[in-house]
Amino acid sequence: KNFNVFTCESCKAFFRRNALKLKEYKCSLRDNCSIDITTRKLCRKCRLQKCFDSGMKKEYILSEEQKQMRKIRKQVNGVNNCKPADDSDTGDSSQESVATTDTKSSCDGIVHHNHGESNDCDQGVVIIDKLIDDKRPLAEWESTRLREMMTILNELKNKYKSKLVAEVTDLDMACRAFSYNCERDAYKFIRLSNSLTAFQ
Amino acid sequence: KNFNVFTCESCKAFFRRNALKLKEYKCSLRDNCSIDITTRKLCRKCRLQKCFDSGMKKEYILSEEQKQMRKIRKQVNGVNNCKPADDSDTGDSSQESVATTDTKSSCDGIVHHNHGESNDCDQGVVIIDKLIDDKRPLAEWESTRLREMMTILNELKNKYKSKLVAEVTDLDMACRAFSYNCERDAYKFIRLSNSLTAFQ
DNA sequence: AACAGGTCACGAAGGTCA
DNA sequence: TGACCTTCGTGACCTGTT
Repeated sequence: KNFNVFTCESCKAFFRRNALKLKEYKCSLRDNCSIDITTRKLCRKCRLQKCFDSGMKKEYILSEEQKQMRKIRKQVNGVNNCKPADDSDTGDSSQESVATTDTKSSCDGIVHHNHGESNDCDQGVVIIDKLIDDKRPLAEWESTRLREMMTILNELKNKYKSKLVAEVTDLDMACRAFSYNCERDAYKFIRLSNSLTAFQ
Repeated sequence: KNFNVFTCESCKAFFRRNALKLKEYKCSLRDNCSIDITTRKLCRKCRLQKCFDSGMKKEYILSEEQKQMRKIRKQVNGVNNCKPADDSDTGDSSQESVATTDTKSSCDGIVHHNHGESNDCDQGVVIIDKLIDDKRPLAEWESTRLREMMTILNELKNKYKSKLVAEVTDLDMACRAFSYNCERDAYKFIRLSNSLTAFQ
């Protein structure tokens, strides 16, 4: 049973990927395409509709938040395995690029479009990695703060996600703006972090 | 398989380009030209007819809308991969300079601050205010900083809202790019936070 | 064992340019 | 026009959680 119905793997994957975007699709015919193993790929709208009609439930799909938690947990585990925590625990700040390397590998699971090259945001991460290497602990409220910021970011994200209405002409410009802003936000977060008492 | 039939590249391309214009072509003979690798170019009408007869389906050709979508996506990706031209920002020792609000408007060629009108993004500000009220800690300049971010994002949103017109049907694409960036940053921050000693 | 999500090679669209 | 390239959705297979 996948999402409440016995399905093949492909339909499972299809549903997982598309169930939340029904509105985005349009049938080029009459919304009643017959869907079978050979015609399945022809009309996403109708295929998805059939999924729903057969009882598949989008509620069974994990929320972004839940998926995030999974991912994080996984990453944390990965880090723990890589770094023997108990092991003498000397730490100090050997400028070894451990943190950097680690960042790269664990991010690969998340970022597929950046084939190896560093981008704007990575620079930010480097800075933070540096701070971590210094091993200064964050006070509890400080780490709380960081989490809060994440929450805010998420809020924002959802906000934008649900706002797809209008139409845009100058996409290029807009995208560039987006890009710049993300970069800028990243730096702001970093600066904010730097200002926390633990780092002073 | 191309358009439902095993074909060579040339027929694939030919069909893609012409399948939707069958009516526009006329055979100068009797609509029964023989079509082979050497005569193919002589009569488009008959070549195309042969394509259809052999089972090629024009339904497999992406609609204009879909093609437009692709194009947009491509553009968005291109922008995302752009590196910041300026700002070598070493990060170095960082620290207190943070306090100065000169986060700088290096990007402000694109986005200007705009206090005043209220809209959805203000909710973001509200959230922050709440966080501030709650647990105490944000210094004034810190909340200022956060407000700043909200404002900037507001600007962006307005940019989109005010532009309507066609050509580009899909703001969603752009939004997705934005989300993507935020999401990625969020993950990084969270992961890094988790690796701080305070969390262990 | 069940059932979520993640991964990644691959097929088949469109795009490019000599 | 067509050989060659890029892109993205698909689905078989894997991982992780309950």
